[in-house]
Amino acid sequence: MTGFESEADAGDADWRPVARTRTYELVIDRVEEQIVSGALKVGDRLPAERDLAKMLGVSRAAVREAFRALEAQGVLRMGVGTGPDSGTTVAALPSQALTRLLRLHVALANFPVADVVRARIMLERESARHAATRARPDDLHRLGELLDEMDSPDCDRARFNDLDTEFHVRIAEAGGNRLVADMTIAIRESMRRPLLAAFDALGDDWHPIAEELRRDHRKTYQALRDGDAKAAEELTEAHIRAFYAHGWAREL
Amino acid sequence: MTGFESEADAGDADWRPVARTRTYELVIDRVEEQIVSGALKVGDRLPAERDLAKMLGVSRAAVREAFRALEAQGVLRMGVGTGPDSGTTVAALPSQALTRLLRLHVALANFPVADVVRARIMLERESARHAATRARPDDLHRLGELLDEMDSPDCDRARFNDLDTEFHVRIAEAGGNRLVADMTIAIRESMRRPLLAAFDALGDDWHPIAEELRRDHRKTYQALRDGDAKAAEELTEAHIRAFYAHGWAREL
DNA sequence: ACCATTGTATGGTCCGACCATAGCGGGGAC
DNA sequence: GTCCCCGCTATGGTCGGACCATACAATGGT
Repeated sequence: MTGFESEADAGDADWRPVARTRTYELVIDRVEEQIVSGALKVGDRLPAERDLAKMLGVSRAAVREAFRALEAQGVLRMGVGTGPDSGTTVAALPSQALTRLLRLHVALANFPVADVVRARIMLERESARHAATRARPDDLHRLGELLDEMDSPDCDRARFNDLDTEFHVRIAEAGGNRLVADMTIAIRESMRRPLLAAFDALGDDWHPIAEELRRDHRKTYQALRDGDAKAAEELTEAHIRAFYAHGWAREL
Repeated sequence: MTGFESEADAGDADWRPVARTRTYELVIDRVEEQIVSGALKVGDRLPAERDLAKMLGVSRAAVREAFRALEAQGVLRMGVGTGPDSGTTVAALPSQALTRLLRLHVALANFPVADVVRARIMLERESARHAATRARPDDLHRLGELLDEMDSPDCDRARFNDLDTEFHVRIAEAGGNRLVADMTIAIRESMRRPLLAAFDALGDDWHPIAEELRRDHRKTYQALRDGDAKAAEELTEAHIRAFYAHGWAREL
């Protein structure tokens, strides 16, 4: 009985079922008001839960649920105690929340690996192209350090994975587009752990592959130093494609 | 359930895990366990709050805060009553949550408009290229309908804005990459309201600009029909650039 | 001047009660 | 026999209060 409605409104009613007035949502609205109006800036403290509850005329539980929802979205940060890091404050790093959500998004929606790969290529090509012309000396310097550390013999798989992640993230940030960088970070970061599991599953086959990745990184690094945007783009895409072509995709 | 860690056993210095003993997070972990293990699929109902609290040996408030956080991330959906749509269930559309978060993200981080424009161009070029070869007949048919409705004289600015949004979203979905499409939707959707405000601020200047947008849409549509990926890409980028070149960017 | 104790403000957790909503089912009117 | 009304029940939503845990601040003794 799909589409059957007892209260037939016969046509143009467009009878919007009055949005539920869940109290905690009203609290969320008030908080967002303060943020968008500029009254609350990043790092500012909100009133204590008990006080705000009193001010808004609602229960503390309602305030807590609102805070919890905002915290889950990375908007707020809650801490106990009385110091400067205590109380509920406007969070400084929403990127982390984006990462968390995107990770869940990927897990729940079960995106095809091919889609994720294409998205990575698209994002990182964009970043690499811009990084080739906009990368600052300290960006390049840090990239060089990362490459050297990845060459180090006492660099195990976990460390290599972290360095590899930072290498790509650094390039994304050097690209100068904060939004694109955040999306890149979110995706790369969301795959850090599954990637590590894939590393471990490789056994001794890991070494030659790691060597290949290092070569790719070196070439990309050189292209960035030369300001060769076209090469940086192409090398990045080839690098990512090769990365998944080794059959690791099955591990994801 | 005794899966509880007692006080530090003053021996090995492995005492890393501390401060993250928040009960509601443990509840979140349990729920995510059930989801990733497959025991809970999209649409499934979770136990009633009171029951789950009893089962996990925590208070109902802890369960509620966990649910609230997961709901804020778009993982769960909570509804009252006794029917099939009642109770707490695993949500089906995390895209909406992504949109919400990205909107807040943009507001809080105050991304430069240029960054958002570049991100749009990157995403929609990708979608357009693939849509040119993968768009299905019903996709094209719907796009045609949207174009016709945008031509209609009784199409006001709000309606035009909605149709324009759907036009771009449709192309993104026709591209076949769910992840890219979701990111496109999130960004386009997050700018729907500010864009509408910009429309209204234009006054009578709106009509010639709308006409230009319609022409752009027609050309893109034709490129998609022809399967001309290159043209679709270029037209999309030119369209978006022109879109913001009219000085609307200042309104954002 | 230094350090331990106490104080205080904050979030974290729990309990128990009641309200609001929405489907379900029994019982009466026809 | 059929149909509608009304109360039942399960569910999330809200509330108030109590107590715990934490971390800094103020105090006071040495």
